[in-house]
Amino acid sequence: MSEVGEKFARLTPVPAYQMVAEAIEREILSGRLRPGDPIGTEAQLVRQFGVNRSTVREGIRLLEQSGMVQRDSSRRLAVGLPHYDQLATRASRALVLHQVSFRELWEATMALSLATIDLAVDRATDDEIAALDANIDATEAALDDPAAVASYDSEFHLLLEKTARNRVLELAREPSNMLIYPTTHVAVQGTEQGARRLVEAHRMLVQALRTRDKEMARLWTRRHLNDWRKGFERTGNDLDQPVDLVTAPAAMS
Amino acid sequence: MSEVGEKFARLTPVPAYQMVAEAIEREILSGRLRPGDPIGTEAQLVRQFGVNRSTVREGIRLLEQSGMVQRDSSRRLAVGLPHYDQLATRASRALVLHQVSFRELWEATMALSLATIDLAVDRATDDEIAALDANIDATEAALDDPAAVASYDSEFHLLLEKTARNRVLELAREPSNMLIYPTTHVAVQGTEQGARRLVEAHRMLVQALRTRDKEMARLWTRRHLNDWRKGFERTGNDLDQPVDLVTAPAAMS
DNA sequence: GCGACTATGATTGTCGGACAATCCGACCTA
DNA sequence: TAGGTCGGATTGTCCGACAATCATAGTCGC
Repeated sequence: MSEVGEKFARLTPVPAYQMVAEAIEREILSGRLRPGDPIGTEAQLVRQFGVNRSTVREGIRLLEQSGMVQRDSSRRLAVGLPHYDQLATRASRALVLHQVSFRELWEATMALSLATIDLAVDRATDDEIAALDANIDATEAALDDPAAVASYDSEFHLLLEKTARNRVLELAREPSNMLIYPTTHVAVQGTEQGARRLVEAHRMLVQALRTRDKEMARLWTRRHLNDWRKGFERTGNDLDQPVDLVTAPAAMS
Repeated sequence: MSEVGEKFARLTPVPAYQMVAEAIEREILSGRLRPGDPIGTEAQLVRQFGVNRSTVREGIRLLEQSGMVQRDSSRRLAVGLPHYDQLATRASRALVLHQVSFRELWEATMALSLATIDLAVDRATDDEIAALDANIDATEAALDDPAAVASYDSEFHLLLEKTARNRVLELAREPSNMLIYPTTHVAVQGTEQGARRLVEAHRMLVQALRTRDKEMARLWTRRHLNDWRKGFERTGNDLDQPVDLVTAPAAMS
């Protein structure tokens, strides 16, 4: 809360390295610099901004992690397209630090999965369905290896997202994906025949895509996620425990 | 493609400043350093890591932007809880750079809003409903000022998210929020009586919360977003045009 | 003439040292 | 006790330097 009657806003002097970062970022966001364009050498930036190289370098580091600038084959700097997993990794770590519960994760995943499958039913092409089928076959072939099953499961849902063709939704899902899918291999062990149920659900989902049956798709999405939940609880976990990196180790480095 | 028969993976030497950043990040993620804890002075880090201060500083800059370390009142470094808008700002800028369309944005917002309202109906308390009512009254008092209406609209939906009490969903929504709400003041001008319809929708949504009527809540959420869409199109915009910072200026600086 | 090799210069990553501005805390004064 | 002063610690910025690496042009062999 601010003091009553205070007249002046807080003065916040901006360090030079931040100004460097913001200046470069503005150029990128305005479209004057486009992904792939070279940023220029450090020496050039030193001349343009009139600051020391150390300062320029600190500014560049600010932009580096978000993927807005990348180093190409040599180590020269170029404008980069931030990729989703980069951002999602940060986001999922933030969720862990905020100690969100598995319940929140499960609820959000449920909502987002339903949205994804709705769009996927409308838009699935034969090729995409074939890719999903192939994934299921591979899963079935590795049925007794929980880690492999979890990996294929993750890939299956990734394929579904591509089928939904909505990148905003894709980005929105990514952080929760990174936290929830790694737990699959735990959850699959929990339910008897867990892996088998997983494959069945996947088959039904693809069948729903094929027949463009939205109700069926939603039904099996719900079942699929309820299975996860049951498996999760059956292995001695509590939905209200905070997400951590032990149970969901994918967010680690 | 890799050479046939090659035996060794490519060596990718990791710069020291990255190792510094990763080392600090590991400490935070492992829980040994908790939010609020001081990181230590640069001189201490120099001693611990055995590298130059410039190197330490570059490493710190890598972590600074994601909010994992912050500078407190004096400029000392402390572990920070990454706040959602920090991450969401990056994410929304990435969406712009990826040139996602308003259609994708609209679809995702629809799905996420429905999920939010479902949870909110279940969980709304009297206090939260009162806050929402107050917001609507304020909106109504500023009905002829599109900018103010847009601002109150944004706040209304923020309150709804708090009511839903799901931080994963909240984080998932934030990037799209940052892009779509700023366009409200455009969209509101498009529909005749647009602001009035907006207020009506808000009133109905709160009414649905009060009576815990999920169907009504979903209905008015759909109407509300369809109004946005109509207004958006009526002002000469195309749903399939890419989101840009002109129409959605909130993602700027 | 063309491809492989080499020398040269440019660039990055890292280092050491330096200094002004600022902040913190202890101490002093009224 | 409130306010002021002072010294040390810390950050932000600068300068200069050098090894390792990369890009490029020039050279050599065929």
